[in-house]
Amino acid sequence: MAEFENSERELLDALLEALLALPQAHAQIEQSEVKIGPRGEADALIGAFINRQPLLLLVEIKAQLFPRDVREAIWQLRNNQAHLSNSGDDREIIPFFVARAISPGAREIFREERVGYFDLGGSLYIPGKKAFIFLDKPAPKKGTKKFDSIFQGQKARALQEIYERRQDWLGVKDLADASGVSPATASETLTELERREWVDVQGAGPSKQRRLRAARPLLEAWTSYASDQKAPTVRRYYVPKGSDALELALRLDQACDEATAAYAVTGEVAAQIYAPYLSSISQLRCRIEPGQKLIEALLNLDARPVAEGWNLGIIEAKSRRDVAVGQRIDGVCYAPPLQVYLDLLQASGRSREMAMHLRSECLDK
DNA sequence: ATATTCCATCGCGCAATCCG
DNA sequence: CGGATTGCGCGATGGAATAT
Repeated sequence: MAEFENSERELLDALLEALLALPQAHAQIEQSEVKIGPRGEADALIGAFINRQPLLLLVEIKAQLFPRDVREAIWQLRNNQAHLSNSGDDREIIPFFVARAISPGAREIFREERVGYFDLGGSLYIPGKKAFIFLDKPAPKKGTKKFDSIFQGQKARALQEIYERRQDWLGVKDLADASGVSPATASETLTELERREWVDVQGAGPSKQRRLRAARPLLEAWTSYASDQKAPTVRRYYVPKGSDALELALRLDQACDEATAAYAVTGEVAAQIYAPYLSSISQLRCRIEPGQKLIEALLNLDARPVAEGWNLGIIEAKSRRDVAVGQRIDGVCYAPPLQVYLDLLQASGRSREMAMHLRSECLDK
């Protein structure tokens, strides 16, 4: 608890500092831990002058804010606002949220609702009638890291499964079993989606189920995340007599089969299978489960590492779990469409076009 | 029973440091 | 002075406890 008090102080101090940094502005904390009306309370009241306009900020402090939290908290704060405006103070009262980090979706809601906000990244929004302030700073590093974490590691795996089965209602256990992540991780992934209001919820307790509602926003967010990430390491090889990528894929299948190595073809070749676009492709991209099996498979193919003129690219996989197989078509294992899409985004050149094509054919519905 | 939260452990990314 | 290397701290992870 003491720790929470500390961070509350820290956030308030940061807010005051930001307010005072505005030209012609003044601000001070008038009260903290305020009781308002029958059962309302606010974390602080801040009196401020901005553009010579007297304002009263009704402040609520949170650690982080997602759309879900925002909707829950706004009506409460509105209530308090109503009580305060009956108290004879003629300053304009602005409901206001302060948090360590505020998700992009939450910011949007604040602006729609004309509720003020401030986060540690320095973003400041004060929707006063005569004193309007809007400073949009990129979210702080720690913050973005937190919001992006759903696209990383095991959660990304779970998320892929959720996307694949976006028509279905999923329980935590279903998801855990189907995607190979622990129930804890499955639960947290779904909870995070809930906070972003990207899933519908049905039932509660052990019979709780969720279904992806906002497939498109999810895809948007994932796209911009993937575009910002640096591409994973790709090892390039030349396989003799492998000029045709499809034919090479068949030999890859055989080589991996002999080495009992899991693999999944991705990139242009996979995109071509899901949503035909280009006619000739000469480079095959895939993931192969790492370790001895990978070495064996490469040996079976007689693949040689090269810098130029490669026809086989192996995307670095940290474990067997990174090698997600979507389906097997004509004797070749392909990564699921979403994975292919993400891989295309990370690659360069023409592949971005293919990514967009694949998305419109397979993913946007 | 399953879902959620908590906590100890693990792994990764970052930064200060050392070496060429 | 630039680049690799090791040490450190934070966050992800999944098992265990707890809630529903």
